[in-house]
Amino acid sequence: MKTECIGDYVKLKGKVYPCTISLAMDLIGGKWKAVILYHLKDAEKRYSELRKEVPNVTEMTLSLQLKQLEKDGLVLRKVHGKKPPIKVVYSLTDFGKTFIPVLETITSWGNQIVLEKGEFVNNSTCLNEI
Amino acid sequence: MKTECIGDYVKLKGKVYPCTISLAMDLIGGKWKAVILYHLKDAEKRYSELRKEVPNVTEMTLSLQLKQLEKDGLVLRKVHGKKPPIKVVYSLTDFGKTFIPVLETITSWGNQIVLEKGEFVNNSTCLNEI
DNA sequence: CGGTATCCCCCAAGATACTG
DNA sequence: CAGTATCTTGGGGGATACCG
Repeated sequence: MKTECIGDYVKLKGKVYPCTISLAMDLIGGKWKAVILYHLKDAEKRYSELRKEVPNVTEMTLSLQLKQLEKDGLVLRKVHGKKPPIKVVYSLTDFGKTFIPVLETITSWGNQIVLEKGEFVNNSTCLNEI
Repeated sequence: MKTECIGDYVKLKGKVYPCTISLAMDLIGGKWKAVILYHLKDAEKRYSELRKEVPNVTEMTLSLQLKQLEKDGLVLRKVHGKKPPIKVVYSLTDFGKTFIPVLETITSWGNQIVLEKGEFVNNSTCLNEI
């Protein structure tokens, strides 16, 4: 598995990036995208479920980020029903699923940081095992 | 290693995050941080080297991002000499080095994307394609 | 239920010029 | 050499209200 950036620059869907790291950060960077993908990694979710699970995100921002993820081919949007109440389900595309290893690496790194230098907080039950 | 976000929220250096993914994205998100870390992963670099290697970054932005990375404990700044010309060398801290696996996962993912859907460009060999 | 429509603010990031 | 000092701008993200 190559872990060096290839080429002098790269192109994807008309956009130009100086290296593959830039490209990746453009696709999944920002405050919410990685978090949203994280919540979709094991199961598809309805819009309202995401709104509850993704902490503190506003409806508008969630909607906007989902649209960008859909446009970039990471997330699939499926509509069930025609008249309200409609049901909209989001899931990872095959392409989106290729991102899961990255997500898991980031998660375990983040966990490690907090274990060593930070603090976990649990509102409901205590956490004995990590 | 655990690849699920732990706890209801986490704290690090006084900041509060809803999950470890958010924390990680705050530390290494943005347009330049991951790219800078990438260029430091194998060797320490002088400021001027980074400016040349990190594509299209302005002096000011590079300086700012390095300061933030230093403040977050990912990067070490070492000054050699007192009067101009000074020599300033940046390197990864031990903490910064723990991020290398993430960086490599992101890189190989980015490479994979471009291999499948995008386009690598090499100035030396493909100058006429630009 | 699953979003839009507005309005607004902040700050990341760029451009340009200058300095210890 | 390795940065600051200003000024400017774009857009990410938030608050609130409304809609098919």
